[in-house]
Amino acid sequence: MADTGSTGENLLFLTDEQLRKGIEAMFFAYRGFTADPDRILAEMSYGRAHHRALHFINRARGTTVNNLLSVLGVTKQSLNRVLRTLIEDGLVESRVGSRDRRERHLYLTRKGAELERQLSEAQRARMRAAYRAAGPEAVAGFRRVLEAMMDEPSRQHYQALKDSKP
Amino acid sequence: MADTGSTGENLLFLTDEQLRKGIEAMFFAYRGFTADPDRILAEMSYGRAHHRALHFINRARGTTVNNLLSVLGVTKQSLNRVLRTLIEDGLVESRVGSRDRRERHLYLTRKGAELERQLSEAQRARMRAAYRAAGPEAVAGFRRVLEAMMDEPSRQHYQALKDSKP
DNA sequence: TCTTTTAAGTCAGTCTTGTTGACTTTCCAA
DNA sequence: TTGGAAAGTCAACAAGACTGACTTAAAAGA
Repeated sequence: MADTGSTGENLLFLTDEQLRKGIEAMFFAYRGFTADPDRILAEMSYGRAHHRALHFINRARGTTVNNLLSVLGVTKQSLNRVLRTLIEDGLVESRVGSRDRRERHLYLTRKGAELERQLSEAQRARMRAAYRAAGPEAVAGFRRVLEAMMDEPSRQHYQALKDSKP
Repeated sequence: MADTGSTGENLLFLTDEQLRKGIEAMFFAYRGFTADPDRILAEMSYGRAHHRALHFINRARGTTVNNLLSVLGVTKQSLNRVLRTLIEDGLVESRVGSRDRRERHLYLTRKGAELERQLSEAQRARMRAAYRAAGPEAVAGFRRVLEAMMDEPSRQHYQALKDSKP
């Protein structure tokens, strides 16, 4: 049916109309994306920022504060507030570096890992339903477009995490 | 090559690993998605909330405040602050309803339409590049997954806007 | 060794964007 | 004519981002 060759391509998918639909889809979908974890977080008076910190500490165990800062793309002061409450509440452990003792390495405690699992499972559940409804081909396209939409620093972080261990 | 039938399907795309990549892709891509308009807005000391209001007033000219409220999913007080500055600055016009004079119908002024165009063109440019890089099949999948990720009220709003006039 | 740089943390203040709650004004419709 | 809906306003608050200035500790370099 459609000619998807590299030269004789049908470019109708690049009209402003199509782009606008994609933009609105991103806006509305992102709300769904964050809705379930947000509900859980609200119950325990945490916010989205806590979720993000837990997620990336879990993904890159033993990461330094500086690295987390650059992944999250926020300032040190902003992260510090969140990190402090997580440490005080016993969800995150901060260990002095052995090679470089200026650095702090961050780890989830058992309690922190439990909350992270709860939050990410809620988020995965919706994602799983969406993936299942859309099918594997759609999922591949979904990821391809998102990757092309990232700016360079984000893409670097994304790629670095992409194939790291569970 | 791949069997994508409804029963004998390969379900590897539903692993937690795959879902996690999708979640991280959404997180990093959303930053790219908002980055360009955010830069423009910062210069004129507006925020993302102003952009959203301008976008949907443009999309649904003459919409009422109540309708805009439900599309944006924020409280009346929150929207009102944003709307007030946009009206004061002459970007949005609020007309008393002729049929129901309690309602206000919202329109962009020439100046408001100009800013909206500038913001959305910046956003479209990135979207266009991503679409072009990923190709039409990927774009179709991208949209399909996003639509499946929305919660019900958002999907309603999305569908209502989807095929409305330019 | 002395100096500079880096990593982390802190204090103070600001801004945007969201929230509740209470209240008024306007005005349609039963 | 009165009840209730739509809109708007005021006040207070919170999360989460920001800047700027500063401290402490430790590594790295001259």
